[in-house]
Amino acid sequence: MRALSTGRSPVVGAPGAGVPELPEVETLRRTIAPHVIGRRILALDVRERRLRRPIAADLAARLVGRTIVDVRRRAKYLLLDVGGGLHWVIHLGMSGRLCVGDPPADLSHVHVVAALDGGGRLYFRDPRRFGLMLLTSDERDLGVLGLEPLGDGFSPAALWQMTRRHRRVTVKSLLMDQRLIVGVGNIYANEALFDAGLRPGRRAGRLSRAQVERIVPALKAVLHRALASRGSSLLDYRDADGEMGEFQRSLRVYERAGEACKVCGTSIRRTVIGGRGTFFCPLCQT
DNA sequence: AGCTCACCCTGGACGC
DNA sequence: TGCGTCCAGGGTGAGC
Repeated sequence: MRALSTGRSPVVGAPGAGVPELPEVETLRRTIAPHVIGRRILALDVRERRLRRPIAADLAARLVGRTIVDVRRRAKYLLLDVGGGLHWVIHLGMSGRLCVGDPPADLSHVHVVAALDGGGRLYFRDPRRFGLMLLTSDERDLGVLGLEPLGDGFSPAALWQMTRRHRRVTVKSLLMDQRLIVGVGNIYANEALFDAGLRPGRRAGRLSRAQVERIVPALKAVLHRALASRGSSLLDYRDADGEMGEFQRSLRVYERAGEACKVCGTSIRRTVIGGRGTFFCPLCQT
């Protein structure tokens, strides 16, 4: 992903760095929607089927000729509705990127290219191939998906109920469990718990109601902040790798082990929970 | 029930 | 310079 220079069609896509979580996928949805809605899929070139699950052999045959009528997001999935109740589902995994317009600067690992009427092209690039692409008429194929954290359903009372039903899980694992709450990955779970002043390794069932309840606004706020910075920096970015800059600077704990807490100056600690890097301030978080 | 770990995969960081 | 090794991580599934 790189600066646009040819002055042809606009280049939009996910940031060049970072693992896509809710804000990244939602930003992607907002930015590609105007370029693909109403467009007919003229051709689909599947160059590499071996993603997390192999791309079905008949994907191209089933998609070509259909028109993209809407672009939605559910959890970290992007759903391109192609009529007839069919959803073209794309998950970016951890290195997946989607862009419309000019091809990505680096054409390696471009696994799928869709040609749209009007001359636009949609590129799916995913070096690590942890992504997913399928066509389904049943959203239940995506598995059990929990509450959207920015929705009204994700309330203090709802989170409290989750902690009653899953008392022994760590609060970080609970926030990242897609069956309970969707779209929250490692970065935002760490950041939200910092903002809530709670250690990631705390057992969900041992938190007070007040502690549980302050996670909700903390998580919503960090997601909104990320959404705002991504939204503002994506559409007209010019630097080779400047898109992530703004949000990375605002991270309080993630990937900051050994650095000073921005609130109290204490050295940020790193542990591992569920096999994922976990960061917290030993003073601000209790 | 819920933990840890392995797996899928590659680029980047690091050590020699 | 260049090669080998390690690591990250979303989602899923196995085993404890």
